[in-house]
Amino acid sequence: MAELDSPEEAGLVAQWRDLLARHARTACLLDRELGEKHGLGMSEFEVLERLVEGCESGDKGLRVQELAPTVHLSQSALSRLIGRLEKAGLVTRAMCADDRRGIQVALTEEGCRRYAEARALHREVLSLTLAEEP
Amino acid sequence: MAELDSPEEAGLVAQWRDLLARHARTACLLDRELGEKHGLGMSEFEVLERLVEGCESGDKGLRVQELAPTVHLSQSALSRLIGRLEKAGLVTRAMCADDRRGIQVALTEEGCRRYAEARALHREVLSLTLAEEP
DNA sequence: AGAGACTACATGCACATGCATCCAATGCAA
DNA sequence: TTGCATTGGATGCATGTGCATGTAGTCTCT
Repeated sequence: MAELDSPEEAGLVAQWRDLLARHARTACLLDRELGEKHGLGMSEFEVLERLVEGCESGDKGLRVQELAPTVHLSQSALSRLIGRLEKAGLVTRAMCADDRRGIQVALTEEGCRRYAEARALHREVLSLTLAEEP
Repeated sequence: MAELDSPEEAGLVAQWRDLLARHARTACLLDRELGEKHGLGMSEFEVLERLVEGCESGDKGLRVQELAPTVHLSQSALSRLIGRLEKAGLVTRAMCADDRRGIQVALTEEGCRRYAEARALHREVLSLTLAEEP
């Protein structure tokens, strides 16, 4: 009926299925745990983490377009996500001085704290779910 | 400010980010390509593929609950996905004879054909996106 | 047989996402 | 300068997803 996969293709498919399984396990558990215990989604946490990393060098915050490529979200999804974080008081949005189209996103004290609180759980989930083989 | 990650934690995070990047790249491209050229989403294709694999042994189709664990979707999402496939004429839903709560999902001719048509592209995308390192 | 617990799947609802589009600010050319 | 294309980000809309629940069929215990 259908042609069979070549060995290379079969390897790719196996690799892809493993990736899908790991991703689903991890993302699902992260979302559930972070959501229940810290009121954060996986992507929200990811964005906070980039902001923390960005803050360590210059403290001005990051531009939305600097964030975008690192979080695998569409520009619109990122915009709304930042909106949610802002409403929750975890980040601030400010106009860029040098380019007034741009938006500087910066962590608030509260945002920094929430990230720090959630981080251990995040690492714990990773060590749980990335270790398993299936 | 925030404590640093231990080396093991840093490794996990790096592994997780790599996984996220690969997943996003691959899933996004698969969805776009399969969608544009074959009218299928990534998950739709995945379900068709399981049905093809299931058909090769016994030709009765698979029960929804046999499909569920293999596609990383909630039961409700899978139910609706099957509904879409059915509406598109790619699968049929039939009551199980032995347990009338259960549903047998079986490929139609058309479903088999669409899967066969899409398969090469699927493999091609995998070989493109899973190979890159970043 | 009958009652109640359980299972398999469907569905109402809320929500996050992507695409297309819109608006404002910038840059570039004449 | 004015005019036009481009860019950064926000928003309307359609869609796919998960959770909670509904409904029908099955199982168990008495």
